[in-house]
Amino acid sequence: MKIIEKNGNKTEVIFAEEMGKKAFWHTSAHILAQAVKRLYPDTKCAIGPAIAEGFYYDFEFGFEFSADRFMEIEKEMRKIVKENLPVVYSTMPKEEALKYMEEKGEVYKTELILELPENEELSFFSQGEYTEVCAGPHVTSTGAIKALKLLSVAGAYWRGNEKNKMLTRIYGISFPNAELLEEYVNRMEEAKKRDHRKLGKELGLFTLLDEGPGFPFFLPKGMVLKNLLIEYWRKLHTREGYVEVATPMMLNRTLWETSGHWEHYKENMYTTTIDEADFAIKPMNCPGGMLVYKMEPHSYRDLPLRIGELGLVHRHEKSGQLHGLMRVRCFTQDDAHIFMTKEQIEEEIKGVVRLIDEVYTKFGFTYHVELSTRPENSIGSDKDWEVATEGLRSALNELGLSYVVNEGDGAFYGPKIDFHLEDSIGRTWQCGTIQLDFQLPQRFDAEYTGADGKKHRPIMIHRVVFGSIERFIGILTEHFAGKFPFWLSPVQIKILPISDKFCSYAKEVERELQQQGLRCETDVRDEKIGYKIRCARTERVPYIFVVGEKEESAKMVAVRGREEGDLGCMEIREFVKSIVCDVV
RNA sequence: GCUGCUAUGGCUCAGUCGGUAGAGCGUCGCAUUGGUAGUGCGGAGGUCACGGGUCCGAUUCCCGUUAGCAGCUCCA
Repeated sequence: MKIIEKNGNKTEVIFAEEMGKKAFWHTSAHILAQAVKRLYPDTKCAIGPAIAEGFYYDFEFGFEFSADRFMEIEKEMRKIVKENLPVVYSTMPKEEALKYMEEKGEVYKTELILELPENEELSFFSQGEYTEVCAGPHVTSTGAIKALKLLSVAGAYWRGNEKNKMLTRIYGISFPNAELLEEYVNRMEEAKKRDHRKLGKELGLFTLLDEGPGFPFFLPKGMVLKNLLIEYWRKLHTREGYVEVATPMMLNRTLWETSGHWEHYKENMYTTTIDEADFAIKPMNCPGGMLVYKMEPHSYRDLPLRIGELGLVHRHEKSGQLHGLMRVRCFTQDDAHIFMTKEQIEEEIKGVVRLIDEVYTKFGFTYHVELSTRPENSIGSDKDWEVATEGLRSALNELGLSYVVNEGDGAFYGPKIDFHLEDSIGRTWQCGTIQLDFQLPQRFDAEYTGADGKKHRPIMIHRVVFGSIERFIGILTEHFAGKFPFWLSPVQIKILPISDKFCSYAKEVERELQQQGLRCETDVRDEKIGYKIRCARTERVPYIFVVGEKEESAKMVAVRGREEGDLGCMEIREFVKSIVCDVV
């Protein structure tokens, strides 16, 4: 496969290379636009890039577009592929390019061209009658796109800005052969099977009801999972020198005015009136945490002070944002606020980064890190920002973590590090975050007495490891496809008597396992053993014990492991010894 | 919130070109006492999300609301 780059050079690549895929999908996007222009000539084209997997193109249709038209467009796209049009590279001066696109009525292209520097020579790629200003790369001919499929249609704001017009975005995927396309479709179907919303229902972890959109109900098994995570979290934080507090769910307006939330975050807050005074349910734990800090005077000897809180927060997220447990309106943050001196920033950040890494590694997650720096309308001095951002940066560097920098994407009160985890279909979710805050200590007039006997302002960190326990459970469920590690499984062992004659022995086994601190259930239903096994497997329990005549007489159990398969007959004590339960 | 789509028994889904609905699984009852993916027979269970409109008649068509799905924007 040959591709053409922006300078017109032709390079030999294969589809498996990133450059190859980018060119392949980029040309596919152009084919989509070409087909759309052929079928609906009045359509205006905006942009159409290759993405991580596939491509999209944004259009402004003169009519209401829906996915019903996919067949028709795909057909035209295949025609363009069959025509095997050579992709031709050319350049045009800015003025000429502008005129060309204006004549065609392509207002979005015109807008983009206008922003380019004067006297710039613009690169163009053409295929047949279709020409587009574009930086490439592209494959050399439309004939390379042997298999293609349009996936979905959705709205997308022009240039990603909510205030702009909403365009119609069409997503698609394409491959050099039909087998790869089929593989992709199968993979997506497999991924859907591990969707935490589906598994959450099947495994009885949680539910979302119309009565509380975005407010999840945790069911008994989900609650076991949640409590185990909390237990793990507490052990870890005790080890790391954190103390734990709980601040009230609801606090009065004055507090939120002091913190700035009443002014900046009111749309997202649930408020009410008590005895004629305004109150708000907390959307964040920090103001309460500040009050705890201010309870008593602090010495520099007390710092760093690490105060943890598993805080249940409520935020009125926009309806279109809700997504299973990943995005809810009420969630538990595994929050902590660290109060410290400037000199302690780097060491503290490193401690938190290490802690987050330890937790994510324990679950086998791969994650990526983003460092967000000072935004335009920020508060605090240049020096503060410099010290803080450098503290974050050097902590990351020293730990050898790779990260992307989001210039100007920090909070207005300080820079931050975000940790992102992937769900089953590759969407990423922010989980852990470490944020430096100059604003709150100032607003609340927090201070400590230094070695010099003078009052100083502490630096404050907000940090979460799981992020939200709800989101983390969502990610965990998808990551393990419901097959949670032994220590996290709501039911670790399912005991299946062959018939009701052996129910009393099964109960005996159950009692013994419970005494060993294991979580088990017995299936006493009057069903055949094959059926019970099938059910237990659907529940994804790590171990199944079958007990019948043979087992009862030998005081043993027939063990079947979720991963290991048939493990044969063994005594319970022998089984308990064989399992690895790696908590903390 | 925005764009598009969707809403039928506990679950998964058929169906009605407008004449008040069906399957499989699950559930309940009876029989079956079973050894690693589904024993047989019988029963119960739905004002087809909600509110309007059109029509002799709406679950089906139209409008609105609510909730969900994909994406955008925003975020843990």
